[in-house]
Amino acid sequence: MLPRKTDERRQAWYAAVRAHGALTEVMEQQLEADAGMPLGWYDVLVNLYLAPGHALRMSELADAVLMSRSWLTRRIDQLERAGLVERCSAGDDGRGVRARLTREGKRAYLKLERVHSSTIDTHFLPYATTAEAEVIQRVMKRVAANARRELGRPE
Amino acid sequence: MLPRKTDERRQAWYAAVRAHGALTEVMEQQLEADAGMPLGWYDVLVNLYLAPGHALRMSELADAVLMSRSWLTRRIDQLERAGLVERCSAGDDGRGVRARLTREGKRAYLKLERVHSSTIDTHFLPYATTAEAEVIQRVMKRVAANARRELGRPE
DNA sequence: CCTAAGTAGTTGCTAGTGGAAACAACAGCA
DNA sequence: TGCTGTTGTTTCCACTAGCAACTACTTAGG
Repeated sequence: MLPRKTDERRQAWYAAVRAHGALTEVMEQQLEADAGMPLGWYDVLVNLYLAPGHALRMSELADAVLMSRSWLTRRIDQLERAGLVERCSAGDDGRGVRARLTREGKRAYLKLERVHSSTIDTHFLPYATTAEAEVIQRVMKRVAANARRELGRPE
Repeated sequence: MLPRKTDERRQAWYAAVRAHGALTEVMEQQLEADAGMPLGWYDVLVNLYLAPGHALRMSELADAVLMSRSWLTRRIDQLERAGLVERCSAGDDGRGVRARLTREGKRAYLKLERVHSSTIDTHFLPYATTAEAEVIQRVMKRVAANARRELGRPE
C-alpha cells in the first residue's frame, strides 16, 4: 500500500474520533437538559432494563459495563439515592446483592432512552444514508471485536 | 422512514461508540508501553509540532485543543516537568507566554506519532477498505461539523 | 462438623482530573 | 495617567476511579 493511500485512510479514524467527541458532548448536554440525568448512567440503566426482572447481580453488572466492582458499588449508590435502583438479596447466595430497577427507575430509563435515541436521530442519522450506515456498522464492529480481543476481553 | 430502518441505522452509531472506546483503550496501552507517554499528551504535542517554530501562545493552544486555559496551564506544567516543552516570552506582549517544544519534545512527538499511527494501521486499517474508509470519513466529518455547530464552536 | 481457601460486595485511601472564580501582570486606549 | 480588557496562573472544590483492606458469606477438604 502506498504511503499516501495509507495516510488518506487514517483520516477516516481521526474523523471518527472527532465526531465521537463532539456528538458525545452534545449527548451529555441533551440528556442533562431533557432528562436530568448524566450520560454515565446510561450503560447501567440499559443493562438493568434488559435483564430478566430488571435486575442483575452486582458482579454481573460490573462485567457487563466493563468496570470494577468498587466503581459499580458507588454508581449504584448514586442511583439508589436518586430512587431509580434498589438493592435486594440474591436469594440462595447470602453474599450476593442484586441491583433492581424501581418503578421510577424503569420510567427514568425509558425517558433516557428516548432522549438518547432522539439525539442520534437528530445529529447522526441525517448525515448517513442507509448504505453508509451499513458500512460504518460493519467496519466498526470488526474494529471493536478485534480491539476487544487485543484487550483480552472478547465479548 | 420506517421505525425498523431507523433503528437499524442507529446501530451504526452504537458500533462506532464501542469501537472508539475499545480502540482508544488499546491506544492508551500501546502509547504507554512503546512511547512511555499518555494519550492525553497527543493533542498538545501535535499542535505544537505543526506550529511555526514548534511554538504557540497558551491561549491559541488552548483554543486549538478545545480546552480551558487552566487545563492547558496544568498540562504544560506536566510537559515542562517531563522536559518536552519550555515556556518562553511572547516577544512584544509582556502578558503572553509561548509554549515551545524542546529538542527532546520534538523527538518525543515523533515517537508518539509513530506509535499512534502504527496502532491505527494495525487495529483499524485492516478492517476498512479504501472505499469504506472514504465513506466513514465523509459521514463522520459531516457529523462532527454539525455537532460542533450545535455546541457553538464551529471550526 | 470444622477449618482453610476463595468469592461478593463495600469502604478508606489515594492520586488525578478539570471547571469556576479570584488574582496579578500587562496592553491599549482615552 | 487612569480605566478597561486580556493573558496566564492559582486556589478551591467536586468528582472520578483504582487499589487494597475489610466483612460476610460460601465451598472444598479433612
